[in-house]
Amino acid sequence: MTDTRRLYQQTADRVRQLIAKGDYQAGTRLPAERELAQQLGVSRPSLREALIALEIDGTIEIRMGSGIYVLNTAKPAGNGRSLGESPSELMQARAVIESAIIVQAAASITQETLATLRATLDAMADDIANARKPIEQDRAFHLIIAESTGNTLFAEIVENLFDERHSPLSAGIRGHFETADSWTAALNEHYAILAALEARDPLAAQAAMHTHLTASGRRWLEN
Amino acid sequence: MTDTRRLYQQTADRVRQLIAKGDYQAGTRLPAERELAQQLGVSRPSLREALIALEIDGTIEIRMGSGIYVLNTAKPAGNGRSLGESPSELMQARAVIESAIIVQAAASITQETLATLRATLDAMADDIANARKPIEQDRAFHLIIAESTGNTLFAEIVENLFDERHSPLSAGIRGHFETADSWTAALNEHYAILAALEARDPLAAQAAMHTHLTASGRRWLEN
DNA sequence: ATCTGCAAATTGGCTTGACCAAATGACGTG
DNA sequence: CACGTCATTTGGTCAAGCCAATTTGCAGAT
Repeated sequence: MTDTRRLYQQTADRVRQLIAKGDYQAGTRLPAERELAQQLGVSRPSLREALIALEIDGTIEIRMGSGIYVLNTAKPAGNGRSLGESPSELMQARAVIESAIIVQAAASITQETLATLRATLDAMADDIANARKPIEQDRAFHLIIAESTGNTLFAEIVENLFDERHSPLSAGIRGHFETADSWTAALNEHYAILAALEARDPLAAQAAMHTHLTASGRRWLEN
Repeated sequence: MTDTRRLYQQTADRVRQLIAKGDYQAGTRLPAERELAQQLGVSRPSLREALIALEIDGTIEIRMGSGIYVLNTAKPAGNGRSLGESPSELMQARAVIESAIIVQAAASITQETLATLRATLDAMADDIANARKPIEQDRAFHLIIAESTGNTLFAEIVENLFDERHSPLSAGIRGHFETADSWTAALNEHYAILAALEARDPLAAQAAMHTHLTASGRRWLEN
């Protein structure tokens, strides 16, 4: 199958491969344009188009009169974020970050969102009463608060941190945290957070969130 | 003030302006390369380089043998906050989260780490003096602070958010942020952050970090 | 009148060659 | 050894031309 893409795209990929293969380490210089073009079998304008693409995506840096330099080669894709080491680290991170986020949320949260949060907690209470694990409600509660800021990055971060607890790594420890008493305590802390939001009190919400996640981490570890 | 950026960047901006001004609506065709080049007073290869930059950032679509078509004119309508990942969202997220993290860092940071931070800023000043972009130093500064908390999750989050700015999505906007004045302002803000850390004043550090990232976002946008 | 098909015109894709400008490095001078 | 000068290296840009994909228009057939 012949590559039908534009030449500059094919050429940019070939240069990326040269860098990935280790022929040119980060910080080092690539061959001069004329030489590199000949080496790759393309004209200089076509190579220049490829270099512009690579410059835009941050692979290289072009310095006039000096040369073409390889930039930070290691940049894992934004998706496969492997977050998390220990449970205590994870819960500390959630406590600090979600406390900061809820301050933003408290300022602008709508009545509609508050109603959704209350419904989520009521569903959580129902789950607990019926001996079901209210993990989805727990997740939704934290996520809705982050989303209410209007900043999708907050939601993404909270989501990643939450889901980290249910990764294979954490799975072994899980199971202790699932007593009815633990969930009831968590539920009450959630209601306290909601109350602070309904009062539109950012500092109270921040404190309530911090208390909840710190206590949650302690429950997770102590059993 | 003469624009010293590469011609393709200037040209790309001029074409963006033509589109933004409404001369060419979404879905319509731009003039042919030869004609557009003459109209803008640049050579065809230079215009082609600009078009590749615009193609990468999704402003236009180039169809071989057919023409150059304007893509999504879609502008975020938000009254200050735009939906979807945007520079303003990114910098807001960094301001909130890194401000929260530095509070943790200020409590336990060591003299050794403070020395490393100072060395990083000195290297940054050197880069600026030599007209080089101190992106690596900027990145290191923020990362070292996050790492000094001892919680690897903080470091990972800060790293991911920082690198987000250099993703292909944001790349089209980059280049404005590269004046010596901007970097000098950023450097001074960094020194202010360091001073607060050296004083072991968590609240001052928090304020300085928030100020820095807010101002940085403004510089990035206003260009 | 409409449809079909092919050829010319249009338009992007790519190359060659050349010259300019910035950065670098070697060399000679103090 | 320090410093300034100048040739070399390297990226920046332009000009002209040919090739390939697409579109357009017109002639011929239905």
